[in-house]
Amino acid sequence: MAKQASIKEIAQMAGVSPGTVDRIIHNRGKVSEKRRIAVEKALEEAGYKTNIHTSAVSYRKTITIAVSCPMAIEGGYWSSVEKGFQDALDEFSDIDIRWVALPYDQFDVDSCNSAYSKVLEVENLDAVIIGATFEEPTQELCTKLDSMGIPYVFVDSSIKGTAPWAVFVSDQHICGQVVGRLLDAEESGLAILATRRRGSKRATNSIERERGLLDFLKDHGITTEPKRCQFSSTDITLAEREIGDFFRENPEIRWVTVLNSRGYIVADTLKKLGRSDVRLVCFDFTADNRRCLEEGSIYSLICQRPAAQGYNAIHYLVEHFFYKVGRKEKTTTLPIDVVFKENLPCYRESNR
Amino acid sequence: MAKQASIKEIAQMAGVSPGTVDRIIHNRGKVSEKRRIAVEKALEEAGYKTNIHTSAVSYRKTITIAVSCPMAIEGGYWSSVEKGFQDALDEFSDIDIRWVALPYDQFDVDSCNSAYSKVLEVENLDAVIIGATFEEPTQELCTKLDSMGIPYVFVDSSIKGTAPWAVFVSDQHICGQVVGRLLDAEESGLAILATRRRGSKRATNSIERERGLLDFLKDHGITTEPKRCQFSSTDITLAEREIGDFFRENPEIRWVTVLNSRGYIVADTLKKLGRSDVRLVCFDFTADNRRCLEEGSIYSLICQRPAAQGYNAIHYLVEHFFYKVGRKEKTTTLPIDVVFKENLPCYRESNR
DNA sequence: CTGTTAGCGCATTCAC
DNA sequence: GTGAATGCGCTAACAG
Repeated sequence: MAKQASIKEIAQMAGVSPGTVDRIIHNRGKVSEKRRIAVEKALEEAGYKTNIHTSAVSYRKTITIAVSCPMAIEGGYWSSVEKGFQDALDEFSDIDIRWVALPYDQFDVDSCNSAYSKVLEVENLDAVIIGATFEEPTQELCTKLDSMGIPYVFVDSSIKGTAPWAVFVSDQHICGQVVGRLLDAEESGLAILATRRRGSKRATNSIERERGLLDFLKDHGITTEPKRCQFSSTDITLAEREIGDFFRENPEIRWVTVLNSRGYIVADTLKKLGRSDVRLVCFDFTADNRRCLEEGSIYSLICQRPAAQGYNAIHYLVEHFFYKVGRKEKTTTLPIDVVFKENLPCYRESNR
Repeated sequence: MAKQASIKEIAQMAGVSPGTVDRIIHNRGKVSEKRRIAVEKALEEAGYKTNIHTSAVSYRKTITIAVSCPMAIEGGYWSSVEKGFQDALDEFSDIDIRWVALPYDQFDVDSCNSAYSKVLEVENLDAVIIGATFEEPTQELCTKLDSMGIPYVFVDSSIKGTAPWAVFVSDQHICGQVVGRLLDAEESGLAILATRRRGSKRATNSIERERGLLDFLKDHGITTEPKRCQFSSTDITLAEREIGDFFRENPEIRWVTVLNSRGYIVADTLKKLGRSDVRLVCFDFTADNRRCLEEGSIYSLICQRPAAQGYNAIHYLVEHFFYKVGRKEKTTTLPIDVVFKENLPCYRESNR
């Protein structure tokens, strides 16, 4: 535990005043080459690291962060992300962060466009956190932020053709492979059920998951194409009819996955149909899915770490502002957890 | 983001000086009843919370923490715990923590006794972190620490008859149930392989895991007692002979678990024997186990979060010292992760 | 360009 | 008992 050197100590080592050291650390004002070299040597030798917290006290700048993510539903995926934001803000409560939330409806591209345009109007904007759903609007937003020199980070998914400062996601291809592992399906009898997305094309995360699953099947000698079915994510009565029809028409189905967080709809339908012989693997640690896991209508949940994504996004930005490091793209791929009925209890509250 | 109130602001609200507020917050010196009430009201209203970091700057006390855990082996369980310690110490590098490491050999009770007696000799000891293996020596140590009024916290396992300030563990009974879930064994053909422990009795964690597994089997209608086999954890040649003999004598065995971190020994032996038809479920994210998972000789690993245990232990103690809250036993039960070959890559480095 | 000074939130020490 | 003064690491504003 070598004690951290202070600016004052660095100044002594380099034979200059603390003010000069500060100027060099933060690249502000002009410093003679001679002193710059002496100070940089001292910083290096001492392994100097800014004390973020005392720095924040003196700095007294308000950091403005805008965040545009899908609206959180109680117990849903995005409310976990928000919990991560909240945890980080609590931990950095000594830093003055202005938090501008601009959520949008993930099923409505207009709502997204409107939220994004509000992002650009935020006064004194320092950074943006984006939970993207729609590709083109996000690309447009990012281009504008690039030209304004405002850093942005992605949570949950990354959008191609953009230049984020950091990205916090899970590997969706691996998610799909894990589905294959957990289903442990035989040659025929596998089905992929998906929600119908209104208008806009399918979410990129689901597409990548499906690729992962298909790759797994190929690697394990299963060549029969999985059966497919779409169901409504909004009209539950309709969904139940669609799902019910599918299982009646395909009585051989024994292994099923839903590649987004709406698996509980299938689980509840299968339960009503009395089909406990179907193994169902679903995604995300949402309240509805947990209930089904508990009841036994879902076999297993594959979970990302939404709270960790949110927490890390803020942590990254705070470090960035105080250490004033330049842009250096950082992608953090978070773990993918497998949750069964048995280990469900120990995941409560701790999904960081 | 309601800005945190400062001591100065609290003082103004209560019509006193900052010094008086400080005296009340830290319960030092005498304060008149009238002012105490006024200040406490103001603290309450403002939701005042000490800024740990600026507090640490002024406080300038060195916190001495002794830690006695089993010696870490590169890539092993306890080296993950140490990584968690290191992460926390880095995060709190602005706080002056004196770190006294007193590791012991987990297979040697004398070494443990000797480490524990050194703990008691540490000058200015403020707190102790204990990774316990042996019951009685730990109870003795804790009794002494109790009488000295020194707080201690447990990581990895808790010892009965002690009064820790906090405990950071996983639920071992759940671990055992998850073994059952993953094995998915049939009526007969299940075996539990265990390492022979020299002298001292079996680790409490394994005992609880076994109970969990047996409960799972009972709940799922499997009544045949699992077969058992012991093998050496130190002499690999001997271990391979013991394991080989067992499988020759019990050719029906198809589902196997090792309830501590030495599963790789069984995996390597089965691989040599060409027995790829045995499903092996093991414990802990160690380098050897990861290799076997990668190779396919282990089906699945059940992992605790050793790094999170270490990190949280220090985090707890630091908060305790700066918020100066009284003893209020806190048990944190960390998640239990299930790792397959597929999701192994995304667990690297991030096991907090 | 560079050193000095003041002030942030906090804990401590010293008059009164 | 209590307020004022000092110092911690840091940043910013000011004076040469």
